[in-house]
Amino acid sequence: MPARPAAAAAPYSRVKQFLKAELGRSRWRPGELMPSEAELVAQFAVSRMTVNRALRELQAEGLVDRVQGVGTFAAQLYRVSSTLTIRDLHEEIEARGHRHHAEVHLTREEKAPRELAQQLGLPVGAPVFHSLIVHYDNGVPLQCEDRYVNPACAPDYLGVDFTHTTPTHYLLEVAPLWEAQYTIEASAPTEQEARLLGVPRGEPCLVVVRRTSGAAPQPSRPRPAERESGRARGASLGASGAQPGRGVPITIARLVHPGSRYQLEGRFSP
Amino acid sequence: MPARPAAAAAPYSRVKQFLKAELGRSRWRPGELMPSEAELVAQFAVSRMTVNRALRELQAEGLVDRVQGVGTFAAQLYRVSSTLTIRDLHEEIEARGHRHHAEVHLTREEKAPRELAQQLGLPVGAPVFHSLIVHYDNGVPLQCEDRYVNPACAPDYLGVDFTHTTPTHYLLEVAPLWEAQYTIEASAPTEQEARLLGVPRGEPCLVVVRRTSGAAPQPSRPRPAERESGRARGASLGASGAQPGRGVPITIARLVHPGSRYQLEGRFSP
DNA sequence: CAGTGGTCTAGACCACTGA
DNA sequence: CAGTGGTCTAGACCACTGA
Repeated sequence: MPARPAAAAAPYSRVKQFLKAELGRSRWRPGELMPSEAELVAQFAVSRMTVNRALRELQAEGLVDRVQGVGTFAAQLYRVSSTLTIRDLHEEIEARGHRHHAEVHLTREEKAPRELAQQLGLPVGAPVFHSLIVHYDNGVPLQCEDRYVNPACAPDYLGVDFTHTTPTHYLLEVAPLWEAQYTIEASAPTEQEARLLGVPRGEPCLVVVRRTSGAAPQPSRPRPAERESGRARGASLGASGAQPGRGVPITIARLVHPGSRYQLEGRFSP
Repeated sequence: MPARPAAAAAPYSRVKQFLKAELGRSRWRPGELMPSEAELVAQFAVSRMTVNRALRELQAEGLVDRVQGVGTFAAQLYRVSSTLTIRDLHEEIEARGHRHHAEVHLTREEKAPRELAQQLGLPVGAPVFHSLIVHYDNGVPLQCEDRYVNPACAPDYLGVDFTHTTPTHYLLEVAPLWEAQYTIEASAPTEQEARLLGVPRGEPCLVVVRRTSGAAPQPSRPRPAERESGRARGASLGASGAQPGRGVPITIARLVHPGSRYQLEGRFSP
């Protein structure tokens, strides 16, 4: 095979970009049959695995629908799902070139009332960690973070200095995240939240409630070295009985933002 | 090769699920080196392309980081990006088993003021279509939809009966979507919105502003038949001069929801 | 230099669809 | 039955990394 010029795109990528561009130009209307793998093989003079990869990736991106025995169709895109990135607030503020600081109003152990215990998968009355922190952007209150933490996942949580590390950052470090759910709604702040954020009681706020769960608390393991030699072979295969996606609840956070100061942004583009 | 039993998972899928399960059990901490392709080839007795596919897909899902010449690492997951699905409101309400209806308060042509013209990529004063519709869930006002449409993308927009079709649905049909951007914020409704939604002026509302753009208006083309024979070959290859992602603005919508009645949900799980 | 991932090929067998 | 996509293989060449 002739080696391709240094910076040239890989063949699978050329096929993919070509189809993407043609889809963008509406060469095929939604639902319309697109060229088969065999046709693309002929057109681009590449192997079938190569066009297959291009088409498979377009399918993963939701741009085409493929049906075995039938063909490849331009996707309908009736359901637009877009990506909403949830970043650590500290990073987000610094990325904007602003200054971030936090005031810690409370960190303590409490006994979990019924609903909270259920959500964290703990017995009623079990100890939970509770923190209440206000985050500032250039000195202006931007977020009131009211958080409960499963002590099993982060036993040292109460000892952390949250004026230097955000709970989000700390928890991602000690308790690798596996699943997150959130709801976003508009509502009025509680009296306490209004006071902490310095806004009137009636100020509409954007409230994000986020629950995360993850792997079981880390057992005592050799060393979390950053790139240790991968001596991980010989594992018994199908041994994992863990249902994928069902992790241990780590934390529940209620994040309240003054509507006039905070906005979520997202985009969708294939 | 021995054929695999009927319903057995494909080998690449077995490798992938195995690694996913082990990652879920924190077998490798974030940043830690995982087995190489060669090791997995030996462990699973499959070809390298097969484990390569498994690893490539895990990388696409953000579960591992791969570095050429170095290895594969468990991902940090510091940035959690989750999927927020934007559905047609009609579908969404029906999916909940509720009844949807819409009241059309306005559909007309207007001259675009400066800011709107810019956003739709039109000259100032150019005609635009404007609709104002309230959507009800079981008879309760759920969304006030204030929308401007680029006439070039949907010339028949004003003739559509929006008590039977939602603008979202109609537009997705006539103007295939290519890109969408949105912002989500909490704010108070305007006086008109409060009246239409039947809520007090001070009610916090969830406001989604969505801009979509897409392919150029469809030229006169044969027939949009649902699965026409794909006689689409012989296209001049790299001919597409269109910058991918930059489409023609189709529509801008301001969607206002009473905070007490509407909530966005999302989840992230690898 | 050995080890890693990035990618491609030419062929194969299969399940599925629709005529 | 021909055509389609789903998947696998055994080998290959390459660029890159770090010792």
